[in-house]
Amino acid sequence: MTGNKIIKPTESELEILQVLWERKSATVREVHDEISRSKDIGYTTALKLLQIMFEKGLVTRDDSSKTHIYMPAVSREKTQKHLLGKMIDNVFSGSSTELVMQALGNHKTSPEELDEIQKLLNNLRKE
Amino acid sequence: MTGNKIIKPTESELEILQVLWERKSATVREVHDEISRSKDIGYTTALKLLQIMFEKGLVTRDDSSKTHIYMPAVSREKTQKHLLGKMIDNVFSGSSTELVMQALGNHKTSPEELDEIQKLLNNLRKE
DNA sequence: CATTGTATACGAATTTTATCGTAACCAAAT
DNA sequence: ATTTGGTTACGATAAAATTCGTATACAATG
Repeated sequence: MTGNKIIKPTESELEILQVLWERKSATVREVHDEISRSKDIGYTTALKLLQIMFEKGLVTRDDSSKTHIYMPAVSREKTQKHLLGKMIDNVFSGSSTELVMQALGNHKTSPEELDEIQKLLNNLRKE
Repeated sequence: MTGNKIIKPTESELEILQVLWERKSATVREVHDEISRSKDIGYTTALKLLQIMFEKGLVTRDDSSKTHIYMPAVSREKTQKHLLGKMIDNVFSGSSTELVMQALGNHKTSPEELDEIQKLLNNLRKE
């Protein structure tokens, strides 16, 4: 295990990670532009967040040229898994099924998606 | 709509809400005892949290006798729904299906639970 | 070479969470 | 009546998260 402590990103950090996961890598400006579309935020705020995330080990960066390029240091799946686990504990008293039921019950899910879930369900049954 | 703004409880507040949802109502001492079983926390900390939650409107209380009795002011389901929605947005880029797949994929789910989900799935299909 | 535009670094202020100590209160037991 | 135990109120502190202003560096343009 090499420095494998799991860090829980804050909400702002997640916004940024979303952008980085999507684009694989991005400059501060790109991150800022993207986030600005849905939220009022200063450029230096985005910069500072990225810097803090770098210190925390949430992102890496290539600073060989003047304009730094940031990349996610944590995988989307691992992070999702981790946060999901926390939510199941905190909000669904440990029952992942309850969470699934809620998620399926609320949102309208397309037939295609239902099929996909069905397929997964079938696979799980085979064990 | 009468003061219907939705508040996002913090993690500590959720711990407390879990207790209140479970017991319907509880004193500070009861909440504290319950939470103490899994976490080191001072009595006045629990008290203060409950007081803040009261100000925020997350709980109500009966203070007619010396020992106050606290009750949840937000429903478990509404809160779950709300937090789930936020997580889907923040972490699963809006795809509830992705969340469901992750949740099912990770944890081992018992055959009974799978059946339950299957039933729900069938119902959703009928629409 | 001076100006302008875009970068990063860094410090500071603010807000939110979390935690606890101390005071004050009151009822019950000594 | 005094002590003891359990209670709320309240203020203070600390840590984390968020935000931004200002300084500084540097490259490209004029």
